[in-house]
Amino acid sequence: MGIPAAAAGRPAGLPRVTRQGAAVRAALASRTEFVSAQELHAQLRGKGVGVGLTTVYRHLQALVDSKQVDVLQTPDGQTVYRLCAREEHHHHLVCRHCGRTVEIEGREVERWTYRIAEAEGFVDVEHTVEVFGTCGECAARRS
Amino acid sequence: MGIPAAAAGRPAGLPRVTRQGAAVRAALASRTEFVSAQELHAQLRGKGVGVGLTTVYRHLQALVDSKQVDVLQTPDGQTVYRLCAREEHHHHLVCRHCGRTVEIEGREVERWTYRIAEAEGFVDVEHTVEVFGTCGECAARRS
DNA sequence: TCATTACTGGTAATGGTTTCCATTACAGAA
DNA sequence: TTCTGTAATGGAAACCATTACCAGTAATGA
Repeated sequence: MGIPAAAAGRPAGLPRVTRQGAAVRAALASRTEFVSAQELHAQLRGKGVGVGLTTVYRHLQALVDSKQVDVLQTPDGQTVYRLCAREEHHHHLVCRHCGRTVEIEGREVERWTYRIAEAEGFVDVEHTVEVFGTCGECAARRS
Repeated sequence: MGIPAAAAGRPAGLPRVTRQGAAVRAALASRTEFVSAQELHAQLRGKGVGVGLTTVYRHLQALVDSKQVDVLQTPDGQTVYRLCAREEHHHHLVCRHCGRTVEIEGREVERWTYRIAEAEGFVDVEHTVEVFGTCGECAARRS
């Protein structure tokens, strides 16, 4: 073996498989809405799964870094996470009451962003596009 | 006098004019980029204007509530404020390095948002659309 | 099994924002 | 102008989500 595994460490990039990591991922998979790290932690604790809050944050961050999870900030400034179905770039339509989330795509928005940015001489552009509203069910319930 | 002014208080809605309020507004007017409450506070203190941080937050919030100031969260979660030129609904193209800000309007985005939301049965919709990038000057400087 | 070292998680520290509350000072009334 | 009620102020303390520390634990390759 040319490379001393011990010295080189893990094949660089592949994290170890741990009970906690799986738990966090599973908890996230069980929810279709965006949830905060704290909520997820509480959910796990509630089910008797011992996981530290620090660890929950770490795994969520790792999932975000590896593009497996989407993050966004709610209007009130909370950071929430979600395991999205589609891989490609997309946005979200989120119910501000029940958190129900619909993944949406917006070719037009992408084009618009690109065009505007170019016109103003901006490069390396990224955009934040999130839509919040009240879903039909919640609207009916609160009518 | 039918209504006892003392009991009724100010004509309801009109805030008192104070040195601090004017200072915060002036400080904000002196900047064309989005700035945080802390930055504004430091700027005022630096110029020898005695204003408490609490007061800065209060005035900024009041200005936001009265739609005179725009707020947004930077990608790293900081809340920043800006006194915008146009009254109407608009968005921003912000340089992530120097903070230079361009007000942009997006009829297409508005339409898109509305259409999508309606199709999914969402009502009372609001959207967050902010574009971050590197402006031409900063791009040149860092090339 | 063993050694290596990444992972874990309780606690403490951060840092931006808000709350408290005693003090100050606008602004209408007299 | 002076008086008064009360909104505005601001330092300190409280909040709270997130991060840093670091000693103990456990996953993995040999």
